[in-house]
Amino acid sequence: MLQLKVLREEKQRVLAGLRKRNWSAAQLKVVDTILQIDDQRRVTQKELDDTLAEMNRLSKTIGQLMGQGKSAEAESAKAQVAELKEISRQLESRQLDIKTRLDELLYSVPNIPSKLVPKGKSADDNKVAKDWTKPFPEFGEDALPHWELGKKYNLFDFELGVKLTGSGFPVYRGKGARLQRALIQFFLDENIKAGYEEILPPHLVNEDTARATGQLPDKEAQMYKCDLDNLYLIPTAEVPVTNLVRDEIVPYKNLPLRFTAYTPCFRREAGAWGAHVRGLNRLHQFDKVEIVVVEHPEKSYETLKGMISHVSKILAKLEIPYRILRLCGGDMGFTSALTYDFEAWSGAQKRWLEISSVSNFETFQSNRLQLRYRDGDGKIQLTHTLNGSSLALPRVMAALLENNQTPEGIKIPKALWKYTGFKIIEA
RNA sequence: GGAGAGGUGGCAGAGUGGUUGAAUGCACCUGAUUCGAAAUCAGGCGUGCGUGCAAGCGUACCGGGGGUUCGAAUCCCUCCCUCUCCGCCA
Repeated sequence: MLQLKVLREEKQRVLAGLRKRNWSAAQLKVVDTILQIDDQRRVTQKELDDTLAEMNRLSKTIGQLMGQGKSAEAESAKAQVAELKEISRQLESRQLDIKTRLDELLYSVPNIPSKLVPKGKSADDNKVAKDWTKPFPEFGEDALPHWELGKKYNLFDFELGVKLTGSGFPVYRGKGARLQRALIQFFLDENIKAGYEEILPPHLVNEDTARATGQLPDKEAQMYKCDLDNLYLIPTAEVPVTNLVRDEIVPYKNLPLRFTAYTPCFRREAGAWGAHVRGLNRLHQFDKVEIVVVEHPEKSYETLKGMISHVSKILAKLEIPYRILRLCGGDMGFTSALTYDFEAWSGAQKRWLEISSVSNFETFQSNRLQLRYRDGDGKIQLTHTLNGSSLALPRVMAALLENNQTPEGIKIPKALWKYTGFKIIEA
């Protein structure tokens, strides 16, 4: 959620940012509407505060008058308070109305893209920030996509998943399960080495938590819900982990806060099925290791770079060909100010698969979270937040299997040996 | 799940209808003292919103929501949570 202060004081920058997100002139009018409603809000707030102040003053007087036995005067003051109370009730309900409308509109405004975000309408306009310059793995005609490899080597089973749950819930087994666990362990260890604190959060969250990171109200349809208990299955570790610091005021010297967490992620993906979602490419439940950073505003872009090079190093160790995209205004997520996507080369599908998305949210998340820091001279300011996947498992698995297939079996990259306990997956 | 107790500022802990945004202690910050430190003394020390150049002022907040009252941390209702005992259980 953008700060009202920013809309008020930097309206031109906000408008320019929304244009970069391809907002039409008609859509841009919402900014003026918000500012108008905010004016109303402030006027009403003043009236309400003044009314309450008068009531408080009179109430104190009544106490004194009663003490002095001046009951007639006390009674007349009571009558006055009763009138004021009626007025204050009206003002309160008007104010509630105004705030509700204001929040609704404010929630509909996405983050302002940073200067580095390229213009563009769709994924085709993303800029390649770092391309893969080395050769790609080459295969003959008989190269198998990962879903075939999964069957051939008995690594995961979609039919069994359907039997137990439904489509999009694969069962990993044997070396497939072991490889999955190895990857999780490897990613976590790399992150811990890089200074991230490991978190193992709950996989279900309450409404407040889902609201604070923006899953509610906008993305309710994306989450699985346990109606009986009013809890949501997390769509990403970002939700519980970022909420660790909800309503916190962090001392300046404690920044940055760096967390990493492995969790399964649950996504309904309603209406998202279509082409290109075979096998592990898109699932309702998948594993992901996430990194989350809370940072000083002046350092957040430097930190973003650090996160990108960190993820790059992990991919290099896995020996997976990858490229990095800087997302354009049309393709970037609602809450992000700048996003880099990592894509892994999938040798048999012969396409790039998104395996990580690393973003700086600036104050967009911390505003709703009320996540602040106290700087050197005691002033309280919103922090910047950043997060990224390091990494999303299924597509990494897909790329690994496809790229490393040989007539002898699937070769496991060296970095994983100590986690898998095997170097090759054979028939 | 049942019975009981309880949720107050960073922590501990007073406060059962008015002058309490909240005693006191600890922690923390500033100053005095000191060669420096400890100890001691003096002062300061919550957050949101509104207003103001600012100092400040107004307002709201004592687990969440609602109610009674001229007035609520204090009384009532409801929900949530914690602790103790019992039951169940990985």
